[in-house]
Amino acid sequence: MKKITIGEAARQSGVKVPTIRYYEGIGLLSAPNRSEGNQRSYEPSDLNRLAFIRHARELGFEIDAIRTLLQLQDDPHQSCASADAIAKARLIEVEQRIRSLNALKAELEQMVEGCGHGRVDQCRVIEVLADHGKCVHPHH
Amino acid sequence: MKKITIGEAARQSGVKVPTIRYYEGIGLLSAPNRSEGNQRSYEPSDLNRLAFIRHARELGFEIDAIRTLLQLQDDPHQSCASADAIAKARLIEVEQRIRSLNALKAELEQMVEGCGHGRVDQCRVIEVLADHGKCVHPHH
DNA sequence: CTACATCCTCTAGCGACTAGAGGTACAAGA
DNA sequence: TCTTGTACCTCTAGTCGCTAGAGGATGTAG
Repeated sequence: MKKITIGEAARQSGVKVPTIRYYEGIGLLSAPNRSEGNQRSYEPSDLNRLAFIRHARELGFEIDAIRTLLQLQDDPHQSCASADAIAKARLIEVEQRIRSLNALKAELEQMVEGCGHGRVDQCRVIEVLADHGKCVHPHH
Repeated sequence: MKKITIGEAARQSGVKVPTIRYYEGIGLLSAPNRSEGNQRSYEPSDLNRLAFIRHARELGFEIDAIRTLLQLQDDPHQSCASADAIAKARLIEVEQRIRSLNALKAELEQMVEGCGHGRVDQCRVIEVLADHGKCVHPHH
């Protein structure tokens, strides 16, 4: 039963020290035991939880969604319908975001290509920004 | 020379009233003349500026980048190299974001497909979140 | 003249952290 | 044992780009 300091937990989980404290503050992570000198001392299970959180954050889940997912994980007999719904909602978000970013990409490419690298009054970048009508797809 | 109220400006530009005031506060938009009763009164040129800002925001440019782009627009004899650089940087950001979101999409699809819609202990969503190693592309 | 929409300023809040001040604890070396 | 240096503690405030709300003044239509 070796003690895991917050720094060690940060190193192993890839979550920064202040962020771990922040997660504790908002109740995403339960408060760990403290050493005699009032320092946080984590258990291996806390590391799993942190890894879970980090992974979910990387996948773009919001803190509130992660809160729900963690509760589900804690109670394995529950139906996984909500986990499924959360993941599906996130998937739809991501798909929309990709579509929208692809439209932006097309727009930006047009701008950059059209730029004659001369003076501002011939610059397509500025021109397109000033006049939305000059966009390839005016609906972004 | 009809007076354009902030509400009218908001309607015509698609930028919300408090946001217009916010842009004035941070110096992105110059402070307009005021009516006798201290209400903002905009000129048509302000509407162009607002449209420019809105368009740039839609394309995901940061406020600071827009500040620079607006300065360039005001001085058409300048080289457009910086406008070009800003747009290129934004394009690279967007491309990276699209790549990363595509990876996330693959991950989320795997999760959602693999979910047997049963109980949490068989749920692929929770399982993958808990174990990064189960990801399709572990490098996101 | 009276509603009522719109405007004004100001402060505080959002999400998800991040930075910094000012102080305490702990591990390693002299 | 002492010292040095790192890591830890709490707390507040800042980031970005707005958004919400309080509390009051102004403008317009009937």
